[in-house]
Amino acid sequence: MRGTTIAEVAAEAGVGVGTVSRVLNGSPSVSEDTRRRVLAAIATLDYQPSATARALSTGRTHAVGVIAPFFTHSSVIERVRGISRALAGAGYQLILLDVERPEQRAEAFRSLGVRGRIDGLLSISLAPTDRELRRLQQTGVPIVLIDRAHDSLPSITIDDVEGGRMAAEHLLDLGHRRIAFLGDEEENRFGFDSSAHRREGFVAALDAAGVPVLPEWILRRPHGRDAARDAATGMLAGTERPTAVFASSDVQAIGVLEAAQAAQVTVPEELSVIGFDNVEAAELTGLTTVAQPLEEIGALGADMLLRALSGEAVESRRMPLAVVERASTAPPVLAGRR
Amino acid sequence: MRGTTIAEVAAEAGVGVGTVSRVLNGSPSVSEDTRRRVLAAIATLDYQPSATARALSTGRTHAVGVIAPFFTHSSVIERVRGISRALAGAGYQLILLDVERPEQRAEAFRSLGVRGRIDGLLSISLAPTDRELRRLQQTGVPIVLIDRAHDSLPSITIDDVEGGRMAAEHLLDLGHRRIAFLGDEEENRFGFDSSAHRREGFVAALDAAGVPVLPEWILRRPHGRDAARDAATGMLAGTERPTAVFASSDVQAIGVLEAAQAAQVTVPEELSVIGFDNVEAAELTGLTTVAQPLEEIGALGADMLLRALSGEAVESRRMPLAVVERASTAPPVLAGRR
DNA sequence: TTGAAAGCGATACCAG
DNA sequence: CTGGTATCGCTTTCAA
Repeated sequence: MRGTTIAEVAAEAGVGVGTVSRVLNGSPSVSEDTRRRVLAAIATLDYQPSATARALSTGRTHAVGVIAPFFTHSSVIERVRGISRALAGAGYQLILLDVERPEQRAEAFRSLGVRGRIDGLLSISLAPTDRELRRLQQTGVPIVLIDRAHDSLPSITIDDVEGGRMAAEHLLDLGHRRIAFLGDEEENRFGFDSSAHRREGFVAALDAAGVPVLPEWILRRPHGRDAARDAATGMLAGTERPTAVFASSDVQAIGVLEAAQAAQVTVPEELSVIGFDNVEAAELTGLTTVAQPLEEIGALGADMLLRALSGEAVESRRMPLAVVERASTAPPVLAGRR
Repeated sequence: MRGTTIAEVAAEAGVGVGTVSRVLNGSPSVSEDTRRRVLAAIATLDYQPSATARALSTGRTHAVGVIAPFFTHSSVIERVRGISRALAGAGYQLILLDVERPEQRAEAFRSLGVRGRIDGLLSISLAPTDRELRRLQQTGVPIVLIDRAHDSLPSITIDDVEGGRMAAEHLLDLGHRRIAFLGDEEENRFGFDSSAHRREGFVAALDAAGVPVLPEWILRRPHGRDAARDAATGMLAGTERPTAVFASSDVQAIGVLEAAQAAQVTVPEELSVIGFDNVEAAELTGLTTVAQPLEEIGALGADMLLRALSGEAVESRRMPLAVVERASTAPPVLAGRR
């Protein structure tokens, strides 16, 4: 790390370091003449200020940490993309922490807790424990939660219960009465609870419509296409088969689509499938889904953090959902009655 | 940024700051007794050292910059994932720079050129200009290129020409003689050249086999599923239709699959399609493809950089390719001759 | 083994 | 408007 320093620039320009710093930071109190001389010196020496030194001196790193569990999941990617856009636009760097295993969760919060690494923290789907939170607050790092609510932290979320309800109502409106649910395991070491909430809204809507909810048609599996496909395969092999399935994520819905295809069950004639999220793959597979504005959520979350960074008080926000109809849902054919 | 400082810990433990620092860094020359006292003080004060101060003092940030163009493309994601894994394992932070537009390319290299931000740089598919390179080298930041070769920089690449050849040979072996190519525009402002190389290998293999290469069946379009679908739609509507298509990326191959479906052209009976990369969506759609080990490439690239960081000389590497056969390719039905 | 002090490279206050 | 200097929080000699 040789690199030219501000002192060398000052010497070259024949001024004090303070003056160079002022030029660097666009202070108005520098004579036009001096400014030009300093700028010239900077150019000849090809000088670039040290971000570290500046950070130590100002107490701001201009970096934001982003905790992203299952970073390769499209829903996460799309949110990170929004974050990246907003951050870059504001001149902040994005420090990415991928969390795949529960141990990494703690590690991520710890490593970012280190003072002086980041100015703020964005956490996707994951909340800090009270202890971690205390530590983070102690270092004065503002936090904004994305896709996760919290008592004392601002967050940007969707109403998962309502989303589940919307999915159920879409199917009910089409005339379905034999509807299954396929979601994540609700006991998970990350504390994810979206799937459980979506299930609640879904069940509540069926109940309200007087449609029976069969326990064997409420499936909970580890998140992923394969597990979803296997579960759906089993369900489609039964004598009593649902006419529609609500999967609590697009990834799982695609697993259901695969199972249907393998079992020669036509979609949407014999089976309607609705997912959740509206990731790119949903469009690719023609999947009807409850859409949440993923990228926008990321961008808004970053904006909220940036505002918190500049001292503003920020309020939690809730983003709207909408059913996007594609080719995977239709009225039931009622094969059973034929 | 209040936070406890090393001085307070030293006071609490009744030792000098130097000693605390030694304990922090596991120096052997600290008596067991002193070490315990310091550790106790650290615990009571819940002290966390400042990463910035440490970085300024040691000249190492323990952060690596990753330039990722089109970060949402699965091929990039999968590589970033490998990078993230390798970096986290080594205690390095990953600073992500998404580049979507050509202007951002320069901006990315510039912002990371700032001294003191990162210890090393990983660039995916993008190479620095000579000028940018000089600047980066001047600050002593080692660089490793992923998916891009360079005269004076270590890189980890695949042989795109060979990959194109493999795709062609797979189709030739199946008996196809009427084969089209669909790839990226070769004049692009990022200087991406994989698609061009894949095309070269493809054409060379056809030439070698004495199979005619029709200019109207060499399609170059902006990268993306939609453009690929549109191009394929046009081609499939022609009177003379190919029996097979090699798309230079899985994303484009999927566009071709969609066009075929819309045009009622059955795959693989009436049209074989082979892609490139083997991203997750290829498996999802049953696409035959030339596979490159994306995640592994990312991880190895990060390893190379880490080694360079520790002063080792690193050699460029080239990773192997393999055709993964799925459901989208088969011998031609030769409908034309019937 | 340990304390004291000199950097690391900026910013920002205080005089002038 | 500008120069000098203390300061940020740590690491790393240098003596003791």
